[in-house]
Amino acid sequence: MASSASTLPWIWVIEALAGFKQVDASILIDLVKRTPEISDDLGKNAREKVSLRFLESFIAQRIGSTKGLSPAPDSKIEFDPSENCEDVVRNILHEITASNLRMDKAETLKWDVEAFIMHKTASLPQCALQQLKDAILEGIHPLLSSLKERSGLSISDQSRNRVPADDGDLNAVARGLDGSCSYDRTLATGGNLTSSPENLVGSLRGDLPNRDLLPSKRDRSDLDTENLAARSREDQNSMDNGCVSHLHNIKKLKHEAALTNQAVGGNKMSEDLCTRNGQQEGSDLAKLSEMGSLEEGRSTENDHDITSERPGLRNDAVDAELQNNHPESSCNNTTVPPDTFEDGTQQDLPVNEDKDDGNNIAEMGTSDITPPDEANQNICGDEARDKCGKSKLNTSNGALLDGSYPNNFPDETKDDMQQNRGHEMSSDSDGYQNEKSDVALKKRTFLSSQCTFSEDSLATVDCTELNLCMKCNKSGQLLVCSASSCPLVVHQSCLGSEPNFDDSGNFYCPFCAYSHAISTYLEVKKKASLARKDLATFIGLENGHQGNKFSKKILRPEQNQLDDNVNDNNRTKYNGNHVKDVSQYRENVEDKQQVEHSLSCGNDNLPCQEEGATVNDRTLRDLMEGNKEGEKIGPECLSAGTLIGHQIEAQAGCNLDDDNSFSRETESVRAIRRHPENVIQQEVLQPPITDSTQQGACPSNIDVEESSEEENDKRTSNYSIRHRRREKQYTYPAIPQLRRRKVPWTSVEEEILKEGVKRFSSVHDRKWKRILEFGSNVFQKGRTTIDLKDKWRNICRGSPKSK
DNA sequence: GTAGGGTTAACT
DNA sequence: AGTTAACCCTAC
Repeated sequence: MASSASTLPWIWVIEALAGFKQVDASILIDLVKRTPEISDDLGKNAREKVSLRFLESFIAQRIGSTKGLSPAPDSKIEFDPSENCEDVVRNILHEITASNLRMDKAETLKWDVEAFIMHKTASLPQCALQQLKDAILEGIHPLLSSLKERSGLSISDQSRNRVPADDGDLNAVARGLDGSCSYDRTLATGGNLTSSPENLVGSLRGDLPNRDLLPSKRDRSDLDTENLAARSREDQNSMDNGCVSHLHNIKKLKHEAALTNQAVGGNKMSEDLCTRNGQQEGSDLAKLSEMGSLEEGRSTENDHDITSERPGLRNDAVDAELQNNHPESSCNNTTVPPDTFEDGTQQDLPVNEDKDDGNNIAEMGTSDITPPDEANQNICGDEARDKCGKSKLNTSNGALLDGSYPNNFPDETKDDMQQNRGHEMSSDSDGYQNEKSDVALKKRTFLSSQCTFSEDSLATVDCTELNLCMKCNKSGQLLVCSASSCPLVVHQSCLGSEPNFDDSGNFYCPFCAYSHAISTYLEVKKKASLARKDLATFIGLENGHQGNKFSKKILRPEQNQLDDNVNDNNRTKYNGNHVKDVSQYRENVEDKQQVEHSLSCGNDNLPCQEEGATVNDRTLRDLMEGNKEGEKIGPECLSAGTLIGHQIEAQAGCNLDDDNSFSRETESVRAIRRHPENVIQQEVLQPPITDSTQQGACPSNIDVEESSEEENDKRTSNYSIRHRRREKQYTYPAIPQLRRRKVPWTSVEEEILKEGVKRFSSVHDRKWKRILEFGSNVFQKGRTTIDLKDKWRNICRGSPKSK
């Protein structure tokens, strides 16, 4: 249903557009090709209409090119009126291609296509949009009443015949065109249907009611769609359609531009322009039309048309470009109509001027069933390829297609893919989110370009059915994509890489393989994301648990220390108020930290403070000890990122057991000690002490560290806040350490210590330092002179005699 | 750099 | 809860 819903509008539009002769058959075919879903029953009517248009083009072309020729009346081949237009088209193409494009146009006269067209024109059901519109206008269905007003159809009666000239009313344009370049008129004159820039633009410029057609503004009420509908009812083949008219507005602009171009630089200029712009003039349909003289003159619809309709554009260079152009471009169907007017005036037919085959426009017009090689060149567009695909199917030599279109779109697709590849490399994986749809699109484009018969539904011959490689269009041993609904078949050699087989040995085409890979990738990515989340949750819980534990310990000693300090001698320096202030400060800090901890340590996984208690303690101590500055809590906050970054660095140093990192850490902390302001700033950023150690305050920042370097040099003491070696090696995130990990003294260390003490007993200056150096190869990393001293003290306590 | 008191975590 | 080794802090 969803698919139908999305496809239906396209079908409707195509169906409706098919009713208007301004819309070139090639455009319709393009549209059909771009709406692969149209191939189901829903799009049957649309396909029929497009096919009918195609037949009309074919007839028109034939009339133009076979003037004067008359087949034997009794040799006329009639088509079964009950046959689908689609099938007729297929048959015709089959015949043409089976004859290897050598079929003379006169031969085509044997087909009584006109009768068939007439029959079909009369019998084909009204397009869905028209039916809808009629239903709205009739107002029978209550549900449609609301649409009546919204669609502007309520005023249809008054404006049915109105031709607003003020705002580029679409119908006005259509009406203007109606009388100037209609299919019927072309038929009547016996000319072909190709709308040359001249005649079309002439129509647009001169014959059209006004120049106000250019939509300077657009009044919805003037859409006048009812007018279109009315006309549409009157003549399904007339050109009254808002959409078409609108298209013609565009056409007009472009044609004028083209004309201007032409006037200034002539064909040559156009050609140059075309070549320069890499325009894929003479696109697929154009080539198709040349193949069978089927191309109804088509109004330019796009930029490509402007150049495509220039004579002399068809040359090898352009063709070469054509080969490499983007499918989208090619699909624009820059019609390269084998235009000849009845007077033989060369109009738009892009002919390879360089060719010496003598094919002039007239020849193209009359017998433009071109020689195989030329046809090969020319039939390179989408439709052409489609036809070629079919023709190839029917022609054993395959000369028609080989070397031309098979490489056309694949290259483009390939280029596209390469571009995307680059894009993917430069973008992060999220780029894959849209990649799948891109792949699907590319695949569609590829299939469309390679096996367009099945896509455009003009013929349902499928490469799969034909056992032709979709890459090279040749038969042979083919790999068939195992993905459901993937019709891709290809030679292994055409893959350009190793084929993708799944575990079961099923082959998957590059599109499906890539698509699947993306799916897998995204799936795994999602899993990883979830796992990471779980880990974060787990760690958060763990840290939270420990944090509580830590927090008690952090707070208690601090309080103790604070009390101690309050009871300290220094206290005499300060009055009670001061002490009280400090207490308040601590509370304030804690409160503030409660609020700000998330700010300061946004990443809960990162230890923001090791030594949190110490730092706090020191901070408080600094405060108590008279650092009045400390009372001024600086508003500036250290960058959390900096702090965290430093913390990581410190942690890394710890893991590496790097003394340098220890000392750096030491320096930092020391610096904080010596710079109360910084400490305060730090404090502000510190997470609440009572919260969790995982949110411990970051002990340092780079600035502080740098500013204290000199001082650190002086203070060589290694009393330091080092990272303890842990029994367990925690990985990320690290659990903040408040103290060094205890490093038990080994007996060897003790021995070397004793030895050192003995040896340097007489030395008073730097004794412990010398001992440390003496036993440096034995003492564990991280041992400091203080440690040695303490240890010796312990030894002495334990066994005073040994001292 | 050292001394010495204090603190802490592990252990009993 | 007590003990203890290691660590911390401060004064000098």
